[in-house]
Amino acid sequence: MSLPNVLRTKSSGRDSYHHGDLRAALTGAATELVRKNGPDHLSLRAVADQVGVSPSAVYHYFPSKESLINDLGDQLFKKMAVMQREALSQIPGNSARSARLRYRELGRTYFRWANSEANLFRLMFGGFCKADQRDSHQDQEAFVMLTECLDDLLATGVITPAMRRYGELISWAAVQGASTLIIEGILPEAAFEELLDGLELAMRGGGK
Amino acid sequence: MSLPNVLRTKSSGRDSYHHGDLRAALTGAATELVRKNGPDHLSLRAVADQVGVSPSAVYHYFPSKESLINDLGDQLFKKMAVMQREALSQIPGNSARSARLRYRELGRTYFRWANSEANLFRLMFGGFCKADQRDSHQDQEAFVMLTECLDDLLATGVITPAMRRYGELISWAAVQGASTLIIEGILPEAAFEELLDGLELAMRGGGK
DNA sequence: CCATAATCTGAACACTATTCAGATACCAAC
DNA sequence: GTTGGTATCTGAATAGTGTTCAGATTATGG
Repeated sequence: MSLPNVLRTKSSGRDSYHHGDLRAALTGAATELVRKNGPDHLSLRAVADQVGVSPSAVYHYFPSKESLINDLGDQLFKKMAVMQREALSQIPGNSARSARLRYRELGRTYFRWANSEANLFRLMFGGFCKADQRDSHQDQEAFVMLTECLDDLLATGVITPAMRRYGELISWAAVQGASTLIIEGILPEAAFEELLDGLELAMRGGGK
Repeated sequence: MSLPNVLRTKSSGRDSYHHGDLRAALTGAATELVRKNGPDHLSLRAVADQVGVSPSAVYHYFPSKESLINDLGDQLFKKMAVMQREALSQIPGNSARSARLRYRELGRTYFRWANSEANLFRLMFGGFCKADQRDSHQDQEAFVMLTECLDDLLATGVITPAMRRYGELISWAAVQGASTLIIEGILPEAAFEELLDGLELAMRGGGK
């Protein structure tokens, strides 16, 4: 091209022929586009356009569109784990009360993410990025937070030992499923808090 | 075209220039292609090819690819309800035992469908077909079956009244979520039976 | 300062959804 | 039984897609 490419800075955009950090710019633009248009309807050319680069430049950093999407998935799982950790850090303490608040907040954070970024949530769990091609450390990190929370609930006598055994599985599955059913318009948004009530009751021993 | 189109029968394929039941043939072929290649990667042209018709013929029955996919979603929800009803019909009886078996079988049928037809499951719950554009009678039918099953569990004293209140929500959400997490490779397949154990224990009152 | 390696471009290929004017075949009326 | 009308399907065209690759451009180390 014969145009003078002296438009942007080197760190976040374009200084010259080379881009600085094209890989990060691409994933950033891709995330934004998925957010707006959904994981299907992601166009490599639109991503390249947004960044101000030719479509073929993408293939220097990702062997295919699919691998770019896989990378997005990785980042999103990481981001989700960060949000969970932040949420937990704001509810310290060893009491039964704080453990219960943490438990609910873990679920709420999960759902809030799903509900506010439905398209990103769909990217994560809609078969677009394969788990075996992902750094499974993220999944484990989220799992560990839930495990610690459940341990606290058991230690403070909130939940029964019998239910503790199924804590991670039931909690994760229920929150994941409710999130999906709500963002797809099958259940109303208010159903989530009700689910948390039910979950807590179940883990405590189910009442009479 | 100048080729002699005397190849197939009128009911299922092609008799002549006209097709007989093109709409059904299209949705059938589309379902098969989604099954194999996933809800993204569905190509209208491939669907038309499979049926032996030109791409533009599709637009006589569906205003867009999206509306075809919406129709697929409708059919799949219907099919799922049928499978649930069939599964239930094989476990009659008013005993606590039969009610418990029905409860588990409802969950298993849901998961078996998700696990054996992951791509169709993704089509249903991955944001491809909108719930408000769907005949919501299907959702309600599945919901009613679960409700009746839970009523039986309550009547036979298997579950507590307190948990009965959350029965549909927790069960549906947990089964839906576990199905997703398993078919996406995040949880192992064996986790589902464990989830059913946990769910049943939770609904019974959670043990000690 | 120059050669080499890293980076990006342009054009091409095969594919996609969608539109529309026109061809084709069925059906009903005469 | 021919004819007109109508539902149905085709062909071609448009605009957009992922992907490849030869070549242009720039940064970097000797």
